[in-house]
Amino acid sequence: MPILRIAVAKPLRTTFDYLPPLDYDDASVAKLQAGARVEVPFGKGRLIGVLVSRAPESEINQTKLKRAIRVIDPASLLSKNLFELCLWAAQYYAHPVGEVLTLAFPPLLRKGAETTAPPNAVKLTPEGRLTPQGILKSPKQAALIDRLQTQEATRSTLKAEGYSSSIIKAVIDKGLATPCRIEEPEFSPSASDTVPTLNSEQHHAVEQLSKQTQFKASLLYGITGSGKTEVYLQTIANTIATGAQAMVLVPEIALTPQTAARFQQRFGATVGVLHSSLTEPQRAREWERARTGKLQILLGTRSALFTPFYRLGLIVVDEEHDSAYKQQDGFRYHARDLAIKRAQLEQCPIVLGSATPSLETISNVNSGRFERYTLSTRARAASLPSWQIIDVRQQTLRAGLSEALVTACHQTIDKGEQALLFLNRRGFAHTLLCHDCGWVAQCDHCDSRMVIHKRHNRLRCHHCQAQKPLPKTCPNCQSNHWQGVGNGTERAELALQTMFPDTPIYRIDSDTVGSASQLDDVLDAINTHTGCLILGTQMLAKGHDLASVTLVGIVDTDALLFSSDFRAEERLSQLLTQVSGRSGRGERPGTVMLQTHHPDAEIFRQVIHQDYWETAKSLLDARHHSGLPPFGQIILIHADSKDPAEAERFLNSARHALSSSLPANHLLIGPLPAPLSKRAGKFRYQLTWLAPHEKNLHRFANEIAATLTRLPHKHELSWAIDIDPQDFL
DNA sequence: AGCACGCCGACT
DNA sequence: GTCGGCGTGCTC
Repeated sequence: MPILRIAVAKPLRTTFDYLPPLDYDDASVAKLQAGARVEVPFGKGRLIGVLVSRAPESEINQTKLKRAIRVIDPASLLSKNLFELCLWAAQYYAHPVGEVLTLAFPPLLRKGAETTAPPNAVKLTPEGRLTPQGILKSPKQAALIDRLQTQEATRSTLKAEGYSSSIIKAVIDKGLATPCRIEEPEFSPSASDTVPTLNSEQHHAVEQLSKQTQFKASLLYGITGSGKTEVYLQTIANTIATGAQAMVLVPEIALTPQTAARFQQRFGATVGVLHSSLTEPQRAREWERARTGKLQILLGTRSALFTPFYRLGLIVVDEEHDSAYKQQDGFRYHARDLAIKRAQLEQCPIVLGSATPSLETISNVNSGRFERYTLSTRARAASLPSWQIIDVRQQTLRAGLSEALVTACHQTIDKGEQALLFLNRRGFAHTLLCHDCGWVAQCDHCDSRMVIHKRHNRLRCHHCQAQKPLPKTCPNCQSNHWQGVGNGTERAELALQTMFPDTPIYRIDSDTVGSASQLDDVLDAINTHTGCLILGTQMLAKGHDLASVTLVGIVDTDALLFSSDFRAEERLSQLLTQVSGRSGRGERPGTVMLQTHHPDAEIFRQVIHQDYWETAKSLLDARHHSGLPPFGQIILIHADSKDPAEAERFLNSARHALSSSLPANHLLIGPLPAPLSKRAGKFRYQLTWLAPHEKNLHRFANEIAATLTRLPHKHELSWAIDIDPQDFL
């Protein structure tokens, strides 16, 4: 008896066998495709699962087998390649396959919705078209037939014109008209003719990339402002000219309406955009357009990777080094890495773009796996910014700003130019300290201090939702001599307002800018000004175009010098390179001023005096010596629990259970408390498995998952496996 | 993950 | 005598 092997969206690392629905005979079962959605009874409820495979017989006791309720899609809505990608990803990340497969469907379809949108309009049938005027007894029906002679119309239009649903129904029942679908009017194509001319490097890249028809991974290494986007656009133009589609992935923050508009201006209505603020029907619609080939380009963030395409011909991953590509919870996949796998399966080229490529990518270039195309000239500015290190030791600082930096800001504004100050810390001050007894405001739920937010007169924890009013007196000694230690963007803004009373100051952080479109608005406002100050966090480091910035001040990145994370130096050099790239994008050259207590730090010297590639090479050497990625691979096993002893105990028994299968050249470290050992009320521990780079790491990962599944633990403890973790948090 | 079953402590 | 704690096992 043939059975269906179904994956369901539950954290269960197994598939479930079902008998086919009653109306399916062997022949129709044989036609079912893997990837089809099937509704099945599960436990006491019913679920939408995905058909993974068919089998002639089940190993499960016949009496336990249940019958599937219905097959929703006889033919899979996922391409074979996408289905394969999901299975591969589930293996690689040792994640339940049902949870991975549901990602390939928009939320509406996960609940069982049909793909074909319901009819919303009526049109005449051939009979209706030939019905002579006046032959109908009902004048209203006759009028409707007459109305539809010129053009089909949606039901809502017809109702607005005075045709009731009963009239419409009567005409349909007589076979004179039939329901149909009219798509809402699409974004009107305004494809612009002004395609910029390329410089020779850009031209070379476009030419070479456009030649590729098979799988081939390339890095587009272009310094900030060197015109990477234009290379993408023209390569995409060549791809879609052959009738194929292109997928463009961008980091979360980079997908602003501005970015989307740039693609839409060039390519018009054939561009689809997937972002977090779409409604479920909108999401389903873009998905369907990509799947059926109605759109040529899909622009989206991480999760857009799992969209089916009719004929995918090119993948672009912009800002490939960005850690936003790694999902940090649940299914912890890396969209860049999976994009490469997808390109392999689709047999299409993939372009990774960055001014500061990840060490993984650089290593792939060095080994010859990736081709490198370099854009070394800036489109507009004459030169790269010049660097200046400000040694702030023993200097008097005002809200963290040195005299020299403030003076430089004044000079910049006086020239009618813009200054950008980068401070990677939100709020007013990072610590509330009692001057009399030394008491410090700690978060009750996390192993961290609460940050002062003066505007709301509150203390907030940046690691959980906790917040409370600023205390009037010290809970320890009742003194009211408070001190706010450390500088955040809020305090810097206040200080700047008194120092620059007549200058517009824009603060850009997640407290002042809540959404991508708000960010767009602020950036637009900034670009109307000459002579203003821009102050912000990480948000500013991304590729937004700020044409008139000539001074960049890096207020404080010293904390990254001492981070215990193995990627800290890579991050720091990327950050410094990206932030400094905000300067001098117009015609005027820029200056970067870096404040630090450690002016002699080697990493600063490298970033300033070498180009990024050289810096990355020496960082790679260090990774090589320590056997860390990309020369080794990490599997991180997390456990968190309200009871720290339970988390540690669980990982200790995991260690015992795993040590017998640990190969000699692999290393098991821990369990150790996670860097932020208490977070949101849970104590977090981790066990680290370090392996030399090898192709079959997923074997161990799945073995670990199987072992952990079998280990008994309290209900309050949860564990997770993170393959290729981005950091140790 | 949910949910049911099941076996021991403090209550009407 | 029962309500309910959460440990264990199952979901085809």
